[in-house]
Amino acid sequence: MLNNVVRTRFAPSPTGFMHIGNLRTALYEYLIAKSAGGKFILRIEDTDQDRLVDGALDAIYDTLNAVGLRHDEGPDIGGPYAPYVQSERKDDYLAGAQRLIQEGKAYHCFCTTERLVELKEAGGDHAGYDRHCRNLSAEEVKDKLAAGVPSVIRQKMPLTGTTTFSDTVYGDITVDNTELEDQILIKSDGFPTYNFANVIDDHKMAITHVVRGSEYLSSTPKYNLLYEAFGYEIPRYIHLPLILGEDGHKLSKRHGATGFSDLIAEGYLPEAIINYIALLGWSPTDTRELFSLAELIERFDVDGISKSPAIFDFNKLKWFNAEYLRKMTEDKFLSLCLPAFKQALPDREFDWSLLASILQNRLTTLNEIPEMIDFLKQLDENYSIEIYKHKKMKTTLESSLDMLTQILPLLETVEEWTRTVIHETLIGAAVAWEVKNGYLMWPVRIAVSGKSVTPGGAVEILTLLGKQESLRRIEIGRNKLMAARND
RNA sequence: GGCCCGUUAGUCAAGCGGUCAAGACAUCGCCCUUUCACGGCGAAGGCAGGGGUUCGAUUCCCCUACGGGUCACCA
Repeated sequence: MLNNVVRTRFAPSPTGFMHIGNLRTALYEYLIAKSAGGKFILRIEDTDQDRLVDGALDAIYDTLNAVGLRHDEGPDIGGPYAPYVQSERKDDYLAGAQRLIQEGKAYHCFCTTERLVELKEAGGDHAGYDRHCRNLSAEEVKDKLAAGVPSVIRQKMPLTGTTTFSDTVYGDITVDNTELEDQILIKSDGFPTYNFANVIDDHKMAITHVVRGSEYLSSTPKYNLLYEAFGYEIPRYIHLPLILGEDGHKLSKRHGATGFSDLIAEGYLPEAIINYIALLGWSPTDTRELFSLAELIERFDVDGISKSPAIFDFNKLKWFNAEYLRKMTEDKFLSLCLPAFKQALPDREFDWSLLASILQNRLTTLNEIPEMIDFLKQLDENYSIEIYKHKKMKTTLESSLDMLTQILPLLETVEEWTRTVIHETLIGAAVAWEVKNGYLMWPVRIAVSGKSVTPGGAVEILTLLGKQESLRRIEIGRNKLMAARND
């Protein structure tokens, strides 16, 4: 009945914060399931009790929620295969391991950590376990167990031959069994290792597609051997190419903000992040790049997954972010900006929607707002008058002083200080004086902003500042220019 | 070091034997324009190298180089 339903799972361990690589894996798992009308399951892999980190679980839920990856089953919402937390399924693993022991496919190993370390040192850096306990006699095992000697359970790997598995992305991969160590199934603390718990759970939870990063490619033969030992059906493997930092190494902290929450803190939008990482390792059949999550579900296809690793490029992310900012409705954009506006300009009321409108296609991230609008709060009177000179506008210190002196009385007569009236006044003046718009606008904008580059033009800035403040700033500019002339 | 995987411009990436080798980001130029940005147009830039196979290789095979991953009582 459920045989044809695609089931994927995102199985993070709560040992840190949500990394971009993990998120991308979760995204693809989600897309693979949803594009086939299947189920996306969340399972928490907390078998390493020493590495649990407070808050890590919340980060997982918060991130999935923020980007809209809704799971169909999971610890918080339950499901037909509950529980979805590995520490609550310990009995399953132990029972499985016992069964393998009984069938002669696994064994107790009493080797101490010290012995293992010595082995490694003696045999060079890359020596594996020597299978010392593989052939202990039944009595010996019984005695040690009875005496309470700590032990782990290891799987007996075949000593000869090869193991082949098939990956949807990478094709058939074969390794010599001699490469495979007798892997630990159950640790001495009674918890299962990752590999073992994974196989048991994926089978019991009827996972059909095992999707994960390609760093697991080399441990996949071990999975197959486990599935075979149990007689379980082998799931479809889909390994994903890694995401690397700009230096070509696996993405990590030293590459800057690569945690989901870091990116959010830097002003990136969840939709932009999702859109970008969807394209890191996958491409559609056409040249389209902008996709909502729903559109990704529609278009996603495992055929488009690539094999080679991708370098995380902040430039491209920035472009996506700017695109999302620009195509947002004005209201949505305003509501996103408002907190930053009010924080940057605390004392006065501005025309917030006008401010938002001049910022909307100039922003890359929300975090750029403060520095872009700080001049509205206060004029830095120490700006250099050199910026009044502009070659293309043909403005000079003299012409600027002239324009400012002439426009001041005109602006004083403006009763209704609105964008339209200000615009008419300025343009009207330029026409009347037979000068190009920029010849007048440039010095006015410089005077009211003190900056050579501003979001918006003279008209917008005057409108935002209000009559009194605008005239005050123009007056200041005029005085600066006059003082310079008299030197 | 062994094993595994990969290699098209600075980056993402299409290509699945015959193409002037798409497209996007970044870069540069021009246009638009009261600065910047947006938008429009354009430029520069690539099949890692060497052998095969083939009438013909970016595409298939081998070798080399480079890059990455993995070799835990971590996931």
